[in-house]
Amino acid sequence: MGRGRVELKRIENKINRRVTFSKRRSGLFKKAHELSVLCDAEVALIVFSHKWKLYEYSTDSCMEKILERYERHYYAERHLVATEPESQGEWSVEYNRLKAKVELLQKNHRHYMGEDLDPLSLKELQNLEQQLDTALKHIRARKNQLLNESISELQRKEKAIKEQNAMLANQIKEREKTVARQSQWGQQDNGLNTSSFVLPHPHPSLNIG
Amino acid sequence: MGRGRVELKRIENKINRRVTFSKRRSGLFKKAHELSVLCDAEVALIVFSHKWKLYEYSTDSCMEKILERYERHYYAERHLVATEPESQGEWSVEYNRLKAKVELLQKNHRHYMGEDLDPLSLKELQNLEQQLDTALKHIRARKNQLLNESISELQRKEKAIKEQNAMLANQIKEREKTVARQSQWGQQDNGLNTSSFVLPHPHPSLNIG
DNA sequence: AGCTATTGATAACT
DNA sequence: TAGTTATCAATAGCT
Repeated sequence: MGRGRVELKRIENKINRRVTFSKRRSGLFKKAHELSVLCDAEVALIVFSHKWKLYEYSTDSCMEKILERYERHYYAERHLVATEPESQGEWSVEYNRLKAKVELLQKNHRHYMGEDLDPLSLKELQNLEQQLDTALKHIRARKNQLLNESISELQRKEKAIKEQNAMLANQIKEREKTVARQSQWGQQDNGLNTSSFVLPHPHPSLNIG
Repeated sequence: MGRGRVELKRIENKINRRVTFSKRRSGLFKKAHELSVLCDAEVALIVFSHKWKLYEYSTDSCMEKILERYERHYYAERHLVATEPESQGEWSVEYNRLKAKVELLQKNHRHYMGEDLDPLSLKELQNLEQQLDTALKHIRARKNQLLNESISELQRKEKAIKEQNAMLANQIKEREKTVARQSQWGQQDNGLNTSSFVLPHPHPSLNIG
């Protein structure tokens, strides 16, 4: 738009760039606001100029809340600064950032524990409810998986034990027969043979954790 | 732009709102990108839809860096004055302590989001389940409280409006009577009197938030 | 900062 | 959901 087409590359002329930055920035902020109002959306917009000057827009002037929500979406991926600060000044900055982060996390955590709910809006509560509901589903699924695994394991062991039992019973029968035959050969009229047989050693694989 | 002007207020028609959201969102992202390239700026743009779906754009796909820079700006300005450890050694200790805390909180948070559940034992899962269940109860209770408050408020307003309506109806009746009496006195045979009465001004207290 | 010629974005439609 | 078009809005180049 405007007199002549503009190709999408850095404007090399400094003055033009400054002017265009100023104009387009306000246009962008306006459009962000319109999207926010027309479509009932939450918008957070951060712009750093070439010279690191900060400009920001956010729905209801509440950047913190939107960033917080953003972080909630990506917690698993968000990691803190890996690079250690060096000078004392940087330590101080990093320290305060971390402190703020801890506070944020603790606040979130309280919400996830169902505490401090009063400052939350209806919409935020609904969002929280949905997230917890989903989380609970995952947790229960995992729990059930573990339980099912335990059950299968126990069934497997039960089967093994039964097989061992059958084998032992067989061994006992065999032993009985042998003893009976021996007594027939040795002293054919002795009636004690049925009550005097020896238990075999248990099979080693019977041991169960 | 487009066929007909649009006033800056929430689009009530759901379908229109969805379509407009989709179109304007992509337009906004395009403009953000153009600003970023043309003017050599860093732009971070986060949009949550009405239904909490997340859309984001950032220069060089590096949201993380821009948000960090934003936070640094923010906290550097607001919290630098805080009295804290002085020597580098103490800073380092405090910093690492905080970092460990943050990591712990983040791990917990992931569990509360139903993520990274594999390392948890059955007992831990059951604990988590119970905590989330309790939290969910609190959240739903609070939500219902808010909803009930809204309903009561609406009912209160409804009642007030009805009372106003009754009063207005009365006023109209009175006016009608007066007019009827006046036309009887003035021209006793005029049959038009019943169809020509004047509406009173609405009562000023009709205005409702 | 203000002004237009122009291009760009998009609301209503299919 | 995607494409078309009549309109309105943004803005590039200029003052």
